[in-house]
Amino acid sequence: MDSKSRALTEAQQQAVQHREGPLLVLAGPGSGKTTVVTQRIAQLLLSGVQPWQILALTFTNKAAKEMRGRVQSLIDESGMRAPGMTVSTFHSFCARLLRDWGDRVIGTTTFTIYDTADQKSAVKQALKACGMNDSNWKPGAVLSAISNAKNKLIDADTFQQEASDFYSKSIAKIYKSYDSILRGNDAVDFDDLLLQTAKLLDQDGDVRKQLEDRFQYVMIDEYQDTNYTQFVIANKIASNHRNICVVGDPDQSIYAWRGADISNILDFEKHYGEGTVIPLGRNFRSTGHIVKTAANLIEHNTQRKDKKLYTELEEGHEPSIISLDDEHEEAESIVCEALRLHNIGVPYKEMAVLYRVNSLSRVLEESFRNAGVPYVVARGTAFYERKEIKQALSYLRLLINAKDDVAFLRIINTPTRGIGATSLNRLAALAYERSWSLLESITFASKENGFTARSVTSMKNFADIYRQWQVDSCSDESLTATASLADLVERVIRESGLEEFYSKSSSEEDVDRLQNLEELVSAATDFEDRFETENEGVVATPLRLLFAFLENVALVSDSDAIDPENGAVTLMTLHASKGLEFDFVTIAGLEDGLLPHERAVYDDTQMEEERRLCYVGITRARTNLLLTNARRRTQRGMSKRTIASRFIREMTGEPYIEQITVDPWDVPDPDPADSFSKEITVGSLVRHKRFGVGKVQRVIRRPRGSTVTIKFKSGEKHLVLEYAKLELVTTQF
DNA sequence: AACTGTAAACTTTTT
DNA sequence: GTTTACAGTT
Repeated sequence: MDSKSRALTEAQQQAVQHREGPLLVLAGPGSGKTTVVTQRIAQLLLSGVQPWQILALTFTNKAAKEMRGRVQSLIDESGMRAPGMTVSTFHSFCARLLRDWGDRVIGTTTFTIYDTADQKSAVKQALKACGMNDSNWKPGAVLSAISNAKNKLIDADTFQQEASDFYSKSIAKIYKSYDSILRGNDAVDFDDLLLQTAKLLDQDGDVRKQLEDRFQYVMIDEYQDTNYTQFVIANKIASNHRNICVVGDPDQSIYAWRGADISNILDFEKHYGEGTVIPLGRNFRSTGHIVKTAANLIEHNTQRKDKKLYTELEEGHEPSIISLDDEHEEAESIVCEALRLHNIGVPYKEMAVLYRVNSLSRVLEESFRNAGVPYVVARGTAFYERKEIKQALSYLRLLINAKDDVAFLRIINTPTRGIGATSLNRLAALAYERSWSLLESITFASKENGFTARSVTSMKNFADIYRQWQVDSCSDESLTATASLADLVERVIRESGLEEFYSKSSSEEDVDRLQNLEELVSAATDFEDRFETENEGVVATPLRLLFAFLENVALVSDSDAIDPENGAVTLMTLHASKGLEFDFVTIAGLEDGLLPHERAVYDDTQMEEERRLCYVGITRARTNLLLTNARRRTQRGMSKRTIASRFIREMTGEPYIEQITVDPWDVPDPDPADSFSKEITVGSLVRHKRFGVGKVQRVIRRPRGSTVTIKFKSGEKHLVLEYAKLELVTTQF
């Protein structure tokens, strides 16, 4: 990246040199924020600050990894040794603290982290315990109310005290019950990681002192997306020395819906009276037209501090705005453009297609696949949401936490063991009566307390498998030397019966599932390798590794799946694109109802967040920006007319006019056109290998990568001339 | 208890 | 168009 070699601006320099006291860097998109943060850390290290005194918090693992790498390379040049600084996401930092001190707040350090599906299951149980039904009380809605509370540092008791109306009183009741289920299962949810850490720091002066003393320099990236609980955590650690440096941009705040509190960044000066504020408005990433487009758009937000965004780079190409007939045409046009740019030397890895909702990826993938253009969908979490993976992980989870009833329920009868609803109800009653976990209760199930002989045998078998696994993996010596994490994972998949279960049928689906299970084993191998290189000298028992592995799995994010080295176009949501940059960016689906999303249209605050989301998307582009929409779009099986996004009007500053034939970008070095393009003109009849004979509707001539629109029997197609291998049938004039 | 087929709900974004 | 939930059947 050239940002590394370029001399720093005065403002950047000032931020890098800042040492003591609170610092807020208001960093516009592409203003060299990462450079500033990494150089500042390097600077601190070089001036004698010990690596372990540094705490840098980010939002994704990928951002953490990049930051660590860049700091390392900066100090490599100065011949310094590998630092032991803490660079991690908020959530994994908190998880690690709770692994050390969790027993002081949640009574355990061997907790399991529940994902959304686990949370839903726990809420359903809570509703049942409260005698409420889940059709009146949607688990999803209840969960978001609880999540909101936790993000504001409101625990169940406080929530109950503050509840005045029927609705919040009911939520309070469910919240309490939900939390007690989590505690009973030795489990925490995502928000608990933060909430319980904040509690720990508040209640335990001893722990607070240790952390305060250790982390002399605290840094937080993407500060506009922190919530109140995160603010409290950082604040407590930094309260003594006040060496807190936060970096962010209010215009890029896109997580308010998840509890992010923009007043953290807006009120920074209020929170830290003597704080320094350094704005970085100069953009080093994008060419003039792109910066201008972004600035035009964001100016339509009223709730903002006006901040100048400018660039001294060349004007560059104007963004292209194209309307297509439907989403298939849209996808094909995007692929065409990718092919064209690839032809003139833009590598695929420097291209991205962004969209508002994940469901848009399907059509795009199809077109990319058909055209043979390599692509990756940034969906790191998708793999771990698969049924078979969740099942395998539940087996592993139950191995390290026998109280994890949610995991137990997911696998007790998968593969089917003849343990149905009746037996489970009976078991649950027994567990409740004795305050045991479900796995513990199995041992005490018998004919006398109402179980059938068959279910008693199946359950005993199940318990025996676990006993064996525990003996084999918990007696430390036996496994440290010989078995690896991957061996353990493989063994659990085999002996649980999952492998056999999915190999019985040869349906395509089950073959897939089996492959995914194999992939999980290799994921374990990868993790083990990574763990060893990152934790040199730490003796890792398989059990310890398993903890770390499961934690890692629980905290993966979509953007973690992006490998900058792969030579493929990246497809992802606008949210996942935060913090990234590409030469060529497409934003697809610029339609009212999609971007801005229909659920935000009637609320000014939400509308402004949609606008910021679009702004984030635009500012990911360095040189080329393509904005597309479809006049008709099929959603939920029905094709509907669409309306162009109001954002298009806002960013161009002109009423939106559909462009029919536009040369989106000038190509710098003109080459003589190839022989095909000389003969093929509008009206020509041509033959295509797959689509048959068609009539040329439109030709966009470019020195390389001319595109043609051809009407075939099967419909209109956009093709790149060189790739299509068209055969001329007749030329009409 | 396990399997099969049909109805209904679903999609905003994610650590 | 896809996934989940539940009712009905064996």
